[in-house]
Amino acid sequence: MEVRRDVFQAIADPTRRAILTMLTLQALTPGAIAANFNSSRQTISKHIQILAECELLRHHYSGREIYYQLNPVKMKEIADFIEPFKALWDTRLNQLDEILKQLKNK
Amino acid sequence: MEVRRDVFQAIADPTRRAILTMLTLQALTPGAIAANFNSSRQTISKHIQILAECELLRHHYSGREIYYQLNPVKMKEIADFIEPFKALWDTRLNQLDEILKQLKNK
DNA sequence: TATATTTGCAGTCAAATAGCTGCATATATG
DNA sequence: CATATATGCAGCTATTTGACTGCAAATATA
Repeated sequence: MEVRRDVFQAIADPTRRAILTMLTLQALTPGAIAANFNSSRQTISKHIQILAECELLRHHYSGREIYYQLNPVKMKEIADFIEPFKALWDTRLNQLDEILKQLKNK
Repeated sequence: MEVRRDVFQAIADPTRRAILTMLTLQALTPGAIAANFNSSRQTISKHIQILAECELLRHHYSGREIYYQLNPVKMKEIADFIEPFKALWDTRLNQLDEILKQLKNK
């Protein structure tokens, strides 16, 4: 479980996507995050580690607690990959708009 | 290799991302796609199947050749996931802008 | 100080992944 | 019709994944 570790691999897992979404609202401790899942605390902790390793999460200590928070900028790597495709589907939608307009004019 | 099969899992593999990018320009046959990689034709073909299964690719026949083309709209699922995070990193960038403006004014 | 809580790390295991080869099928081409 | 080309499918294998449990360390709390 030690080789590929990038943003794309990180968001491939639905549990990890849920964790990311959960952290859009506020920073949380591993315990608090794990409380929302059926999996064991250690399993969730491992997911958190993976997210942290590829810098999707940052953390800061507060006594024995560790608060994990989003690093949303890192998500930009995914947005950058999507961007060129976005242009393509926009084009298709625009073409559809054109067709609809022409139909209306008839 | 038969269970999870969604867009996020599909783009987790770098080879599959390369295939998708390759197909932004034009529809291609499996043979033509495979020619761009070091992996075997069958291996690339399997990646194509995976992309097709989750509807990221469509295909049409031309004699014995099969042309695969992008279905960019399907990529929107990823964009939709990214969207809320985009707001967050935009906020941070905007805040940075504010700070820079204030520094300039001093 | 003794005990409880929060967390990370190491180890195990079944299932999934991604690569390979071999073979069958369908369509061009000579 | 015989051969070459394009493709998909089945089966094998090493590696990776994601789940689990157990344990150690650090910090609160009684």
